[in-house]
Amino acid sequence: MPELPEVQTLVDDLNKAGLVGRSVSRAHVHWPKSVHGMSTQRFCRQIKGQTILSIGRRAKYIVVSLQDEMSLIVHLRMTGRFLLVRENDKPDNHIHVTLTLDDGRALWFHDTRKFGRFYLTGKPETILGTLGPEPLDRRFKSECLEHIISCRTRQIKPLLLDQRVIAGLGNIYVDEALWMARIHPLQSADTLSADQIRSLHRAIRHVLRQGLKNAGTTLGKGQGNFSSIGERRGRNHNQLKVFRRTGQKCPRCLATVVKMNVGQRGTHICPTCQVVGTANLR
DNA sequence: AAGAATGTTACATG
DNA sequence: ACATGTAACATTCT
Repeated sequence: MPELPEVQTLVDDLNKAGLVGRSVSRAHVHWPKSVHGMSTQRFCRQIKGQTILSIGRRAKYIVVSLQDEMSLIVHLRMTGRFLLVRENDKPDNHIHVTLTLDDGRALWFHDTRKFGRFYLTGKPETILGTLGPEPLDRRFKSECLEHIISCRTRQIKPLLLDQRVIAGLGNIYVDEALWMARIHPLQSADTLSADQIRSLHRAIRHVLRQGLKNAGTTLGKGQGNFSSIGERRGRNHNQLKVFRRTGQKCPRCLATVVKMNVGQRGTHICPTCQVVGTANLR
């Protein structure tokens, strides 16, 4: 569920909440699979007493650096979220990890679908090492995107969703960026013109920045929808031009938005604005 | 009530 | 090696 803007919003909120400098006085794991690659006992023992040195983001991962060269890396996958509560509050049945802090608060990991993962490791590069460039990094120029894209024959949408190629994009922002750049999701990457690549580069950065500015995208009201700590909801929903707008009008040309399937993912396009380039026609 | 859901990965097949 | 498709993970929402 959360993509780059949502994860960054959460990381910013965790920092604002004053977690840096706090230490973990105890940990509980209620769903062992939420912790990757180690027993719950080992996880709790290793994290206990550790002070939080910083909280950052890489791709869709939250990276918490701890003492002793250790990092806690969290991926929220589809429905993971954090709640900051008083240490004696009673967790409901979707709380899978609780970290009690030394100041009377506790951080709860809430994850209805249980796909989210905690990694406690001294070697963060084993998890983060294969990720592509950060699209909002100022070094990420149009030429970088061209490098990534022009030698691949994959369909552009699944390529952009591949975190080894470019980091942080998910289904919402890819659909939005492709709409903005007027590129069809099935167009094979190596057939994009230089203009299209420049346009796509601008569109990716625009939709991500806009998502960030609006504190993320929250769809609907269910508990599977994004919210930052304190149940804070994003406001980016009304900025979406095509995503989950099947049957509504394209705000640019007034044609009807249609939904299709691309690489197993629901995909929304304007069939008038987004057409496969002639280079790819048989 | 079947199908889809904002994510990733392992495996199979071409 | 690369592209693509399927299933799996587990639960809720439509």
